[in-house]
Amino acid sequence: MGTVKTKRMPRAVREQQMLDAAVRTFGQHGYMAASMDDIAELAGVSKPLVYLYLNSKEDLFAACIRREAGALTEAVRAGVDRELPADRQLWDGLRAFFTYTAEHPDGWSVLHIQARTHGERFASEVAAMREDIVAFVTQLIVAAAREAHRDPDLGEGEVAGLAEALVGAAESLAAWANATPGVTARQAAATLMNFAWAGLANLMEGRPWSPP
Amino acid sequence: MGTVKTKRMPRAVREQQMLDAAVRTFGQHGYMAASMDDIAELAGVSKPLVYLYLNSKEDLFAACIRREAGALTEAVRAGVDRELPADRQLWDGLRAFFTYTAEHPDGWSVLHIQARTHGERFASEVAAMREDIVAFVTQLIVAAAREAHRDPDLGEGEVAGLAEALVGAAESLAAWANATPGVTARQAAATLMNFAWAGLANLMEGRPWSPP
Amino acid sequence: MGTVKTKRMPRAVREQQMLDAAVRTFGQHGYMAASMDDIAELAGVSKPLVYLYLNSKEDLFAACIRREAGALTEAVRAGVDRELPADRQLWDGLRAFFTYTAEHPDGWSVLHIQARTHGERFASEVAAMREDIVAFVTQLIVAAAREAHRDPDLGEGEVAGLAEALVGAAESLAAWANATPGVTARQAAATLMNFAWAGLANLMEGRPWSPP
Amino acid sequence: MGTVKTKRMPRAVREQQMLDAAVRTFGQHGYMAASMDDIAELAGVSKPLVYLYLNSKEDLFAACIRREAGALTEAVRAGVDRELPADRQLWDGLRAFFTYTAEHPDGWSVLHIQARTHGERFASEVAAMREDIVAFVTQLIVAAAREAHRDPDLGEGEVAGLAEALVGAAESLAAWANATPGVTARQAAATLMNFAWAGLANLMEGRPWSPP
DNA sequence: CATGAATGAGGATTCATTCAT
DNA sequence: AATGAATGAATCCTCATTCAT
Repeated sequence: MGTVKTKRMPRAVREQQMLDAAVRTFGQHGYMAASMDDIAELAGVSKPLVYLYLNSKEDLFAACIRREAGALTEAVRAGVDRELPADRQLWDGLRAFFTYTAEHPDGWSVLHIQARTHGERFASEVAAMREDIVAFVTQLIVAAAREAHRDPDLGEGEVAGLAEALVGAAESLAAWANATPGVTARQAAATLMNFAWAGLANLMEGRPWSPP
Repeated sequence: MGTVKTKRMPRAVREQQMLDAAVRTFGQHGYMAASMDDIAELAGVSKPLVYLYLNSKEDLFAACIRREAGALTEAVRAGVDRELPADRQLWDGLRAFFTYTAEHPDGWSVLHIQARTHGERFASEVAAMREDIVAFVTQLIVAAAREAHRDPDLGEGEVAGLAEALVGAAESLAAWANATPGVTARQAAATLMNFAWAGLANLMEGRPWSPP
Repeated sequence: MGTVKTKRMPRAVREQQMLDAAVRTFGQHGYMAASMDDIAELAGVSKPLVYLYLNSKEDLFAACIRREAGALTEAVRAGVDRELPADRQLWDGLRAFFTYTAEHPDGWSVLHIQARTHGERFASEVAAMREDIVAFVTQLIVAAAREAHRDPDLGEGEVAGLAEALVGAAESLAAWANATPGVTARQAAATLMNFAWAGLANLMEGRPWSPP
Repeated sequence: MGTVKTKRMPRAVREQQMLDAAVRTFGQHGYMAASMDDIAELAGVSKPLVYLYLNSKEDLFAACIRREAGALTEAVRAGVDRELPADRQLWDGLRAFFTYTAEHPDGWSVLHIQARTHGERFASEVAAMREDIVAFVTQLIVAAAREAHRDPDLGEGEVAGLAEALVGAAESLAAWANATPGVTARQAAATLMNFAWAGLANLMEGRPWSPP
């Protein structure tokens, strides 16, 4: 069952309990199917209190997204040492990412699925986070080129597409790893590095695949 | 709005109109937020007729999924010539895929997002289609290795992970291409081929990226 | 399944098929829960035909009541020889009644339960039949008194009450006999004769039970 | 109309108001024809409150049955002194029964007609009550035989049939008394005692009516 | 004689949200 | 700081009934 029902907690604590309950409910049942009743009950408070603190279902959902996006970003940031070489940074970041999504499937579902399918307001909040990550990956690609003393001769759009593909592949692998028993975060990260980094290396060495 | 209201059509025609309206509504608002009223109105018929022909919201949604999955599969199949070399097949398949998803964004949303988030019944129907595609890509990877007279020395699980990553990257790129003005299906396909095929080539030549 | 679907029947036959289906459906599901769809399907015809012949659900129900009331009345009448002594007439009538209700449970349900609970129009149609029967029983009670050369010294109201009680007991026993395996029409009739006729005899012999 | 609309009542009170309204509506229009809208309006509350407290139409109906069955049973029990002779007990019980059914026609309709025609769940709940009553009457018949120092020489099945007939007659008379102006509970009880008890006496004295 | 196509009206149920305490 | 009591507005779904052929 949900949080133990304790009376008279400070507002900040109660709010976190509510967000916990909301993330879990939104993640498991989806935004529309999640009812404020369910969330209040799981949080161990009455519905009016939820409204008093979080205002509305929309605001509550937005607060969930903000909290979860922050936590995921922070987890990845904490896993990466910006002094190390680019490939090491990517490897560390991916492991942190897969570890976090495996440990917080509801939060990940809220960010990856729910937030993107219920209106611009939410989608754009996640898009901002995603753009941060894509920008980080883009930096890494450029840095890798520099480290290799190569001019990748890639346009901005092309690099953006590659970063996008890499991030998209990571997101898909996260769902796959969560759904496939026995696949660890480390294995998912290794698969993606093999798939992606080697391909990038080829590109930078001037051996792109060219359409027929 | 929607289909022009014409009276007394044969059942088969009306059913297609209803599915058109349903795919559009489900794709744009999501399964839960789509109301049968909206769908009936968009189809230009009364609600009872929708129920008479399609039984229930669930059945209607399932019918949408089946129709869209069939159409997407067929589009990809029609774009590929199984006699050509593996890389050419992948290239053609990807172009067909990106073209189709660009032209049918609502259908793609139904398959990619909605169907996966509203119950096993729907998820499994899409999963079957996806497995077909992953299997096709897996074949191509193996075929590519054979064509290159290389033993890629990859376990089954590794190939599956790679195929999964490739398909996942394609799915993400489809969303990105749809959302980014000026990105064509051809460009999306080229980006992914560059990203993926070159990486696969490295792998087959025994130069995998290895974790530190 | 319902009546075998044969095309192009004369109107009278089709009407009987519809009434058969309607009695069965009304008897088993009740007036409100029975749908015109069900009835039409069971009758093997299209709904518009039902409306063409029987006009409306109300009219159809009324037609059922009329037919079933006539059949029940006729069955009882055919079982009784008005020349015989009163107790013999009652005995024969009861056997005919219990036999008929056992063989036509749906028709009996329509008359006994459905007709009485869905508006004056139907209730009064059954009430007329019932009054016929109560009048018949009243006659028998009076005749029995005359046969016994007794003046029962019973007011009209009292005789009416007794007849009502007898008919009511018969109706209840019909339901009980239908629901209790192993109870035949003959046994039900015997139980009621024992219960009722002997009591009536006492009354006529001037030995009523008197309240304390 | 209905209960006076007063705001903010404790739950227990509101529930009783809802049950009052529901019994009246179910009794007068039948289970199927009664709409939750009607009931809520008659109770002076909004529909969601009815659902909040009573869950569903089925549960509401079941709650009505339970309440009414309990009240009727209690009324009869309170009217009977188990220390008195059997005939006196039956007389008192019948008067209590006819009085109660006359004063609560809707409740009686719910128990006698509605509950028996809308599914096992409800039927069995009334059947239990009825079996209690039939058992009580059966006891009285046996006790009467013992008081008369007679061996009625009746099998179990025959006694059961007699009790059933008596209870059935009482049920029918209740409907008749309610529908016939000027018939009091006392008169209905007297009619039935005359009809039934004298007949039972004959049986016990070894003078049954025998089929020809 | 017979039906495929179609709908207006309503019924059960749920939900986000507020008020009075 | 917290809640029991209450509702307006949808939503899914069904049904009796009709029209055009």
